[in-house]
Amino acid sequence: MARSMRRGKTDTIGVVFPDVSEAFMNRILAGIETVALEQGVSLMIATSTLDSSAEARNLDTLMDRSIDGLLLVPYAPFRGEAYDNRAIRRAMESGIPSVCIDRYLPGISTHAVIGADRDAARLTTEKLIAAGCRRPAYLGFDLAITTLDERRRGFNNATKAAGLTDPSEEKLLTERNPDSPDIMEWLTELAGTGRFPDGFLVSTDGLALKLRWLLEKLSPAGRASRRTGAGRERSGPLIARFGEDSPYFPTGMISVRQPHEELGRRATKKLLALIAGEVILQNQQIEIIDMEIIDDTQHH
Amino acid sequence: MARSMRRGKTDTIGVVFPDVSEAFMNRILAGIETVALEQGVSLMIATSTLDSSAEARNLDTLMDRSIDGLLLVPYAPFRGEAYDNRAIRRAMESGIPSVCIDRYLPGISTHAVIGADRDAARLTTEKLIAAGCRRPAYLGFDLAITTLDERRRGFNNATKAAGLTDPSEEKLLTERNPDSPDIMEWLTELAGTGRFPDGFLVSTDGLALKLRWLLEKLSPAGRASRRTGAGRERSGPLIARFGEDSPYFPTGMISVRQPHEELGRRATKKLLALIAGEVILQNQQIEIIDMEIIDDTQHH
DNA sequence: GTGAAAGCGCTAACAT
DNA sequence: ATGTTAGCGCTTTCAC
Repeated sequence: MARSMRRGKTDTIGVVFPDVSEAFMNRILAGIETVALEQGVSLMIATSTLDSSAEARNLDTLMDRSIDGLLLVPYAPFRGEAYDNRAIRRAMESGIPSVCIDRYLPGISTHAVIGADRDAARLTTEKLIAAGCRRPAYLGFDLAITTLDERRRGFNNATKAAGLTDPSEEKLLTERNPDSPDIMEWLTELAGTGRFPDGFLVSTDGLALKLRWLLEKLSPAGRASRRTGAGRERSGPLIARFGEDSPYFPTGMISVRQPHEELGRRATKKLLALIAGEVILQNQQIEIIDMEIIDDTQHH
Repeated sequence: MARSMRRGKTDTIGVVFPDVSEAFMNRILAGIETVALEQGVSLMIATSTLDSSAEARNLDTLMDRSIDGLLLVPYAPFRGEAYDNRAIRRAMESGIPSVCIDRYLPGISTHAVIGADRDAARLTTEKLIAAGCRRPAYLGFDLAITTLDERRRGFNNATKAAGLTDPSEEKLLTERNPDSPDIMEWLTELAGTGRFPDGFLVSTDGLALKLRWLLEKLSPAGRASRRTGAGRERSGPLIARFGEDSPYFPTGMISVRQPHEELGRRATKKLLALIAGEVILQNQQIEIIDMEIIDDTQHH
């Protein structure tokens, strides 16, 4: 401790998360932990529990506690939600080495390690199309983060490239409440048009499970049918989604395995390199990690 | 920082978890965070990623970094697994205020905040029995932690009190691998006896989902039938389990909502009180928090 | 090669 | 009230 004071180094890095209770945060944290333990640095963790003012407060406290560097998963505000990123600006401009994880802030220059969301969304949508979908729809939260923007972009690129319905159906949810009837309302509205989607790309794993449940409820036998490559009829729309959850049973979906643990590992390594001064990079440098696509549609 | 040195206080508490990737750990962490943010103390977090030697190393590092107090969720070794708890002993005996969460170490005197596992297991088992189960079985991991011991005890108390099969069927899994065929082997073995359970108490949420899936696979129509209070036939064994997961759809089970967030909050408050010297307690003091039982069997 | 001294930045105690 | 000083414990430097 006195050691830290004298040497001007604390061997501690700060970690700021919007919310630990999201499952994927833990995997990022696990990755960070691995490298941190290996390199003998400690972690000072603060989460913002879905409140952007807590993020600001946490950032300021951490800077006070003199950390050597900062890992940040920025808060995800709903589009239109007031969000004050001055604390982040302050932190970034204080000159402390920092790396963003999973998403970055377009206006603020930082290093970042993120997933290949656009590519994965495009490839996954192409898989839906290859499986016979002609009216794929996009479902996700309406959050202002780069990650989700990229996924929508990838989805749109794929549907356009395939010459499908333009604009494709899309639903951007404006609240986080899992009990909200918003998805059901959308589905019944779609059902009314007679142009019900035959495939869905869902931005988040939990939403996909809810969607699957609602679809079953709506029509146990399977609403739209889709001609598979082999010519046989399959029942119900296909679901593809970002994320995987319980490894305990098959989901019947196409899932994008997000490399969260690797994001955490890489970001920490990059941060430690920045701290050690091994890498001197003035400019924002964004590292993009590929994602794996798991097709589980045969097992349901 | 110099402030900390001079005042002999760091306003930082150490938190040691066996594994952040378990979903319930985040809820404990969220509770800790809430109180910590409120009281202006920072968290130094270390996880052991399911490796008991990492736990030891983390504990030693944390003690070095001079934290004001320690929150610990002890590592959960399989019964029979070599587990060296000397680092914990060292930490506890160093005199630093510390509080265990969710489980405690019988041999080592510490304060702890835990759930009412035995009561919840008993009440839940009584619910199974009240719903018509005559041959309930227990399924869980064979871990040497107080939490799981209590659950088994509660289960056994309830079955004995009701005068049911003695000893009740029970399966204690000896590995964590979700793909392991162990549960399926147990089920087919049970099916062979002709005395298939008509209800299950499962110690962990993920296991319950796997069990439900295996039961459906084994017999889509429902294997054992059970007479409900109302006299109508229900298909398939009932499942009760500790934990709840996705709020996105009904599970059809009886779930025990574990008050993890509250455990975190209470433990942190207790720790801060100990640090402030408001409470001087030489002896181990264990605080037990009640759990809520959610019956979702009507919705599947 | 070994030992002594200055100082990291702040705060509590003391002196003015 | 306001200002000054000693010292938290370690490390680096400088002197021997």
